[in-house]
Amino acid sequence: MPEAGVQQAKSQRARKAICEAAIDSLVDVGYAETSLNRVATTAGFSKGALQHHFPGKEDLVAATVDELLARTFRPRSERDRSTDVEQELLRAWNRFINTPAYRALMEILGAARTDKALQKRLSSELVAWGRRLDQQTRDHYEAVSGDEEEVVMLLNMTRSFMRGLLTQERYGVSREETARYVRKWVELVAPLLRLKG
Amino acid sequence: MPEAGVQQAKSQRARKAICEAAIDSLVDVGYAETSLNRVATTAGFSKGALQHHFPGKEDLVAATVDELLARTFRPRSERDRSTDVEQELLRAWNRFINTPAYRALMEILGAARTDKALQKRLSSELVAWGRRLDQQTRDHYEAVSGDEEEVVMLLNMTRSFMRGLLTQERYGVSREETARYVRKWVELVAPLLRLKG
DNA sequence: AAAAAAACCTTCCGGATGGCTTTTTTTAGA
DNA sequence: TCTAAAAAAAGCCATCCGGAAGGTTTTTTT
Repeated sequence: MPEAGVQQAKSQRARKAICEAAIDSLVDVGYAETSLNRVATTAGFSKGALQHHFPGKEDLVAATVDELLARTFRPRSERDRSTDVEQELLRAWNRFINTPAYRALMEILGAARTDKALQKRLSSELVAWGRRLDQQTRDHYEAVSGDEEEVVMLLNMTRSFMRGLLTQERYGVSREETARYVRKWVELVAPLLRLKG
Repeated sequence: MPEAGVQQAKSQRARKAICEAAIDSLVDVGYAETSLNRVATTAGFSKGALQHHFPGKEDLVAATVDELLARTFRPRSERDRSTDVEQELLRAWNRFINTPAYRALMEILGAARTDKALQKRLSSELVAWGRRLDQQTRDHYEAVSGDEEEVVMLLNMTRSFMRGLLTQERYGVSREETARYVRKWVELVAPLLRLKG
């Protein structure tokens, strides 16, 4: 982007602010109540302004998913690195899954289940994201058994489990209990994995 | 209301039919699009009739949850019983989690995350359901380690994992792959469990 | 440096649908 | 026949998403 862009920069800032408002709204009131109206208001824009940046609701949602997925790949600082598989998996829960951003993503994915158009719109991006996650796990972990496929499976299973935990926090399971479940899972899975390099 | 029997039965049938329409709608178009209008139409009633049976949407949803939870406890026929832990867990996936009914339930629970009123309305029932599930697992399984607490944890973790699987089917994970994940988990957890009796 | 074009934003309107309430009609038991 | 529940119909109010019209600011062109 060579120089030419005071307005473009402004526009990008606006878009990002709008997406962040959308994320907050998704976390606070869920997908259905996340109306363009609400997003525009909380982002401090008029309805028309939002429409200018995102012609339709689907466009806003897609951009928000972009933003959310980008966040999952934020580089970790060096001292965040642990040498321990268990630590690393617990970190995945605390820093990756059990977060507002992931909840927002779940709201959108939940809506996409029955919104075919949205599903189609998001599909390729989500698939690419999945592949990237798989590659990331291959880079960081190796299986004690030596089977590379197993590594990917175990990590995906871990993510599935954690997603599932996220959905049960509503009915009578305390935070501590949830944490115990996470530890137990890690305890079961960690012995099968090693950190690379 | 003297003799009150014939009409009550009819009323109950109507309520059940409406709940079933609601379940279908939840599966087909999700919670947000499951309007009273839609449910009334697909159930073959007028809007007013539905209104008569369920004064508000929350009442309909609560009744639908009743219906859904009741279904999870349908008695199994004798020949459905397997003597094998792995078989039993796979059955839990196929007959319990990976079903339209469970998806409908997930839709409602997803909506309840941000709908405080609904959440309050459903809370006690869901907690009781959880306890009943725990008791059921205590009755059917025992831990190789002998720790009863561990049995409950492992089964709840299994359910969490399966719930998580349910939510990932949208982005690039095939049915076969999902099935492989289930088998892999069962393989990991089954050695820790025994069937009782 | 002035004019034209594009981007940005605001304010308003329209069709549609949401849940809910009220009123009227139908049904069925006593 | 009479009465009360059940069902249907009609209307109400709010909100949703999309879009049009108009004005201002920035960028590009001349």
